[in-house]
Amino acid sequence: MARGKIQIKRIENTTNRQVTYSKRRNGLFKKANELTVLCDAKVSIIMVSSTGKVQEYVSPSTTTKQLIDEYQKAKETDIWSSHYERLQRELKKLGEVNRSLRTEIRQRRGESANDLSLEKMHILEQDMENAVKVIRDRKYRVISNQTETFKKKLRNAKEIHRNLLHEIDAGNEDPQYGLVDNGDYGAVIGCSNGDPHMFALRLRPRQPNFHSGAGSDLTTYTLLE
Amino acid sequence: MARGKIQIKRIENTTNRQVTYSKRRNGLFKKANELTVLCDAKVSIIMVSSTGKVQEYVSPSTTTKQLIDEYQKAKETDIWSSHYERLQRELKKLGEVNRSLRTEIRQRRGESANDLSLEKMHILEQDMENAVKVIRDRKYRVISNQTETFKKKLRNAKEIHRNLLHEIDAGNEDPQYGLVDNGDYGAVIGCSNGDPHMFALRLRPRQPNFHSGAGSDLTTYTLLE
DNA sequence: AACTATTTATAAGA
DNA sequence: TTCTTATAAATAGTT
Repeated sequence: MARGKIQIKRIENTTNRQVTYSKRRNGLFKKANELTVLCDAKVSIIMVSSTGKVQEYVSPSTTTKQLIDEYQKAKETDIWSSHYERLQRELKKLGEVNRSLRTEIRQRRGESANDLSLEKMHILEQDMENAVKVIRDRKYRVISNQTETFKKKLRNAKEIHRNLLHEIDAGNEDPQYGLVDNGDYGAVIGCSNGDPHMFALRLRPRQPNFHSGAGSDLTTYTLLE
Repeated sequence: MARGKIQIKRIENTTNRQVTYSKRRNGLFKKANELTVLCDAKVSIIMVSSTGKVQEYVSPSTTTKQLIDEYQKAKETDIWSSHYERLQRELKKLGEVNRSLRTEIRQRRGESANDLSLEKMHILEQDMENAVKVIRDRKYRVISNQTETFKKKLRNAKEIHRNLLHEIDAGNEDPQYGLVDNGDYGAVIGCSNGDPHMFALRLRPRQPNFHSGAGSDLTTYTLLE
């Protein structure tokens, strides 16, 4: 634009082209900034030179990302979508699976409206009756297992109790050595709160011990779990 | 820049501001295009006017999206990450919901291992028994409704049959006018495939017609749906 | 939208 | 890169 008119076509001289690029880039950014101020507008410029260098201008009042967001909103074209197509597909698929799972649960709860054919209703009914039976069986099995366990515990506790009475009878001449733990058996039998129940009994050293063969003066009875 | 210098500050007069915006926007885009051609560069400009209008320039050789990609790559700042993270959070949440739905279905199918407490098993059993009852009730209601409908159709068909016999008796002197549709009543009664069942009977013009009062010589009987 | 006086941008050279 | 400067281009104010 000065010292001679130029044609608007690619500058073949590399140096010249780079110089012109630099000058005109500054000019463009300056104009963009003037526009921003004069007209209360927001401008974002992204430039990539022929050498691959990336430079940007953005109005002081905003950010490049904000302007890109506004741009895509205005264009109603989701620029992000290509980046996230896979994620979005997964999301959609999961959503669909989710919906069908919910439908099945609703049907199994008897909450769904009359959206089932007679045949399907019939199949569902049978299926659910079988399932109820399975659950009931399992419940009874659990109950009977627990009952069995409690019985064993009770037997065990009774045995311990008998032994205790025995040992107390034998050693009651020295009351300072007594039960370390004179726990409430009833409670122990009634509640199985998961702890290993141990009964420790401190005996007089010379006392014969019919559970542990020899050596220790600490006799331990373990409740069956 | 002409007819007087201006200060680079917001133009208060709205019209003036908009005119200037338009002129300078064109100027900016023109410069951007010249830069593109002269220097073999790529330029993307996104502008938002004070009225919220979004406009863009992009070098012919490329797209806005491509330039944004190059920009973020150069800046090593992932503009998309916030979008990406949001999607991932949604995905994770949906996945969790999905898993719990599947668990519930497995439990309701009686397929789950012994991962339910006795109490929960009991509640589930009761819930399912109620649901089965609801489904069974609904099934029976549907069946009885259908039965009722079939009965009505049967009555209706019998009535039509009676009428047909009647009319044939009265008009059998001219056999060329007979039943247009001598359909299989049994099939009609047995299957309700959704079509409106019509029986058309062409009568001789002077034949008295006890369904449609007068005029038409086409008597139509509609099956109840 | 067109005009035009004037300012601004910038091509070429240093 | 930056400065200079002659000249092209842009544009503010007007019509």
